[in-house]
Amino acid sequence: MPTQTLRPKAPTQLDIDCKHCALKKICVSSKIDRKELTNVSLRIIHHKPIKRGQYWFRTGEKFRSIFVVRSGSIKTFMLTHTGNQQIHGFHLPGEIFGLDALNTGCYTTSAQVLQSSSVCEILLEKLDDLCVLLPSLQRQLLLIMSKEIHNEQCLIAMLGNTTAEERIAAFLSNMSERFSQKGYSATEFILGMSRIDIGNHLGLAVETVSRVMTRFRKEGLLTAQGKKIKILKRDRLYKIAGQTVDIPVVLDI
Amino acid sequence: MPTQTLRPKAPTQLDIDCKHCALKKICVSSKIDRKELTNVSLRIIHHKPIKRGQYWFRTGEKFRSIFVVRSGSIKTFMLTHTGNQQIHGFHLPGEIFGLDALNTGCYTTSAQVLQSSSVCEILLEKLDDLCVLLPSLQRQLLLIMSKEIHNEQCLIAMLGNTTAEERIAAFLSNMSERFSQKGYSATEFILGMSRIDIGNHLGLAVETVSRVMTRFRKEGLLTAQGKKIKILKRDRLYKIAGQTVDIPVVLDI
DNA sequence: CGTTGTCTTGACGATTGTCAATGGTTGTGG
DNA sequence: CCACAACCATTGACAATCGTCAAGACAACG
Repeated sequence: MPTQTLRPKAPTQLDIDCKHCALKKICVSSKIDRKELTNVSLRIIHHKPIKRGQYWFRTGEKFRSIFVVRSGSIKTFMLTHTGNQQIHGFHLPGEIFGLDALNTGCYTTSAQVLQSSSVCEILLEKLDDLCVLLPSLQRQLLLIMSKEIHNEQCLIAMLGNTTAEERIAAFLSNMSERFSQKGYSATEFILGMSRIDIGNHLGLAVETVSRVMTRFRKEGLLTAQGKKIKILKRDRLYKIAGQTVDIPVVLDI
Repeated sequence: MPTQTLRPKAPTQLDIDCKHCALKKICVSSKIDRKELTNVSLRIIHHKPIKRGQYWFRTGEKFRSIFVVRSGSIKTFMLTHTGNQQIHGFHLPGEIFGLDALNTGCYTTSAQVLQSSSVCEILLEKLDDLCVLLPSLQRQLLLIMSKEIHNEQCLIAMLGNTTAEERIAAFLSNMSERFSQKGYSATEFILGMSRIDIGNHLGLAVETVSRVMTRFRKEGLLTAQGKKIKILKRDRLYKIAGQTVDIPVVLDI
């Protein structure tokens, strides 16, 4: 059901999958790539959907690929020394995950499915090949990672200096922006993650998330029935968020 | 005075500057590079020291270069919408800063000198040239940025889930590790930044930093006279930090 | 239709921030 | 070289946000 909400009306198969894909410029399944990459054999696996709770990779596994969400949503997290999750981000269709492993050779995070998701996998060996043949590809990856660094720096700024209200307002504003960028409604959407995950990601207790959401509801900023969110006063929400609106954006180019 | 503390005994000029440099593999002033890059004209400017408080770049300036600290220390920060600084990191000799601008074309942070510092500047145009001639260079940059992403993810994990004591213990343990990696004492060092900056970076009020430092002192974990730190019980400090010791490492390869 | 996990709400306590005051340190200019 | 100013560090008292504990309602899933 939630997955369906994320899916646009009924264009071609290509449009559905690659229109807002972060890798559309380098992906063999995208028009642009096909003409550029006619002589390159790039191994990209288009996986079938897997269900909620399953993993694409876990912390410590050997790095083999980077991934792009095709549908559904993914969360990436590390485990703290106490065994708890620390969620780094939520990944919507078209967004990349798995880049953190380029450095160590092992995934430093785990990637778990929130809503039944399908994913493109780009095998590392082939990525290396491609980078030799297409120098612009590495530059592309540099840009992506640079943006990721920037986003995370913004998130750090937020976690250090903001109240619970500001964080949640910023989070919702950000989700709104991202849905909007991908062609979905900016004011009505279904959050793929639980309140628990939201709290975890923002460094807040579940109860605090719940209370703030209730406050927002009572103030007429939004309606919220479980994961279904409808933003009524976008301006005021943005104002509460400060100028931190574009903060936890995960990835999209 | 503090700068002097960071400087090793008396090896060759080359050793002093490049031994622990993050870019030693690509830097023209390093042995490795010289043999690899004989045919490449790489424009690296070795700047003379500039004083505390001055800027290497400011938020919004057009991206022209990435930088490597040669001596002293640098802080990078963003300004919040309320006009306050949010410090992203402290950069010690051999560590890179300025990478955040690769994405937007403008620096998203400002870089300010903490202690009188000298810096290497690598001009972007030349970097592009070099990347074409040396594909391995871009891969190198990818690794550096991947590590930076990992470090920041760890910092995010820390900011969301830890007490003031844990943060400061993690911060001190981290500084200890980094000094150690660069060949300085792991137990005695001089912090280049003020308590205010530490608090800012860790999302704590100055007073909290001060109180925790006092508590650590009373418990015999360390001595601290202003910026001069002497760690007495490294194990207990690490234990308090949890396994978050390697967390806010900024950069070094 | 029961079991399990999630969401909400309340009461309470504690860590941490704010305000305020004092003493120390650094740096600059006479 | 000293004196002054500016900044920084420390400590205390107090308030407030937020986390913890607890309980109940709701929703999801087999």
